Amino acid sequence: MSSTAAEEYLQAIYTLSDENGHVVSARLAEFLGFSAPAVSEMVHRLERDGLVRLDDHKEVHLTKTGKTQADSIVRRHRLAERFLVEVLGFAWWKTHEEAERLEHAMSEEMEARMITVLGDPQTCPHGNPMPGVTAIPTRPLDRLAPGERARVLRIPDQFEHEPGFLEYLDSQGVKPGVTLELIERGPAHLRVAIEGAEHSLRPDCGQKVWMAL
Amino acid sequence: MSSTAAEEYLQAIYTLSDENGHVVSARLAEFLGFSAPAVSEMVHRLERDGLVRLDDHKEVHLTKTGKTQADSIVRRHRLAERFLVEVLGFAWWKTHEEAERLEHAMSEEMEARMITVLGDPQTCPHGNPMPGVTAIPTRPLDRLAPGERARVLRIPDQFEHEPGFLEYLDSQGVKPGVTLELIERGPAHLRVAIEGAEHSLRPDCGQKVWMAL
DNA sequence: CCTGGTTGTTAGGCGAGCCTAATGATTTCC
DNA sequence: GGAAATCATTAGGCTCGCCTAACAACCAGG
Repeated sequence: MSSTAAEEYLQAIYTLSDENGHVVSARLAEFLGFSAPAVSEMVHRLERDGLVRLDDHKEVHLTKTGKTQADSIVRRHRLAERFLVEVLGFAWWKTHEEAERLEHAMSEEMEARMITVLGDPQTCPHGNPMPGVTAIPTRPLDRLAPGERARVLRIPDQFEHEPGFLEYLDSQGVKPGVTLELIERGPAHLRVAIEGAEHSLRPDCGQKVWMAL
Repeated sequence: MSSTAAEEYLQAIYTLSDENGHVVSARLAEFLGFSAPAVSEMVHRLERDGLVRLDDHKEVHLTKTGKTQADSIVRRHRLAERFLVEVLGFAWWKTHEEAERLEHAMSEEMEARMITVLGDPQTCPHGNPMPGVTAIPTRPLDRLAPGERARVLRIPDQFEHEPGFLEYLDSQGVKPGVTLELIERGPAHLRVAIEGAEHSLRPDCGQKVWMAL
C-alpha cells in the first residue's frame, strides 16, 4: 500500500474528478493547501509508482490500480464517517477530520466488517455515495426556481474541508434529507424555508448544497 | 500532539516499563526492531520535547506530560482492540496490528465516546489493564506447581508483537479467562489440561502467559 | 503582437526517521 | 586485571514530504 500522504493525494484526485471534472496539479495544490512544487513532486512519485498517468495536457488520471486504491480510501473515509455518527454518536457535521485519519488506519478486513455491521450503507452522512454506487442525480441549490421545493441530497466532500462550513449549515437547519423551499435568491443571501421556518444562507451555499431533481 | 513514530516510542516505553521494569535504549531498539542509533536519536528528540528524561544511568523515564501521552496512546490501543472484538467481531488474537494503526488516529473525543459505548472496559481482550486501573496481581504460568489450577489473566502486550504467538495460544485453547491445570513442566514442553483436554505448550509460554494468584 | 495571468518545473533547503560502519564507554565475567 | 560483551554515540547517507525563489511555457485578451 501507499503512504498516508500518497493516499491523501489519491483521495483528492478522486474527489475533484468526481465532483468537478478535469484534475490538474494546480487544483490539487489549491485543494490540499500545498505548494505547487510539492504537488508536482508527489504527482511524479505517483506516476513512478504506477498510480497515476499524465496526459499531453498535463491532466492527472488515475490508473487502474490507482483507481482501485482511491476507491478503497474514499470508501473507508465514508464508512468511518457513518460509523462515527451511528455507533459513536458524533454529530453529522463533526466527523470529517476524525475520518480523515481513520481512513488510513483501516485494513481490508476492517473495511469489510464495517460494511457488514453498518448494513452496507450507500452514502456517507453528508450524502456522498460509496465508490461504485451509482449516484442519484443532483443539481446545485442555485438551480432551484424561487418557490420550488426539493430535498437536500448531498454536500460534496470537497466542501467538508472548509472549516466550520458543515456546522454552519447545521445551524441553519440544512442537512442531508431535509426538504427546503427556495424563497428568494438575493444578492447577499439565499432565503429558504425549512419546515415552516425561514432561514437565510450565505450565497456560496448555492453551489455547495446539492439537491434532488 | 506527537508524531506517529514518537507515539510508538512512548507506547513502547510504557509497556516495557510496566511489564519488565527498567527501560534503556537498547531494550527499545530490540523491542521496536530499529537500529541503536535510530533509537538514540529519537530518545533525544523526545527529551528535547520534554516527554522523556534520562537519568545518570541512561535509563529512560517518562516525564509527567510524557506519561499522560503514553497513557492515552496505550488506552486508545486497548480500547481499539476491544472495539474490534466486540463491535466488529474480530478474533481476539487478530486485533493487534489493526489497533496499532488505529490508536494513532483516535481523537480525545473518540476515546471518550468509545469508553462510553464499550461500557468503560477495564482491560483489553488480552487482559492488559487500561492505564490508571490497578492491575489484578498475576504470576507467570511457570510459577504454578504441578497439579495446580489457575485462571489465565493476561498475555502481556510485549508478546503480542511476536508474529503468530496469540494465534498459537488460541490453537492450544489458551486465552484470557480460561482455567487451566499445569500437569507437568517438561524440558521441551509444558503439559496442561484445559476443560478436560490435555495440551502441550512451548516452553516460552511459561513466561508469557500470566495467571491469577 | 505583446502583456499578464495561469501553470509547471528547477534549484536549493530543511526536518523527521530510518540505515550501516566505526568508535567510545561501561560492565561483566573469567 | 584484562578480554569480552553490552551499550551509546558519531559520522555519513538515504527517502519522503514539505518549503521558497526563480524561471519557463502557455494561453487569452486588449
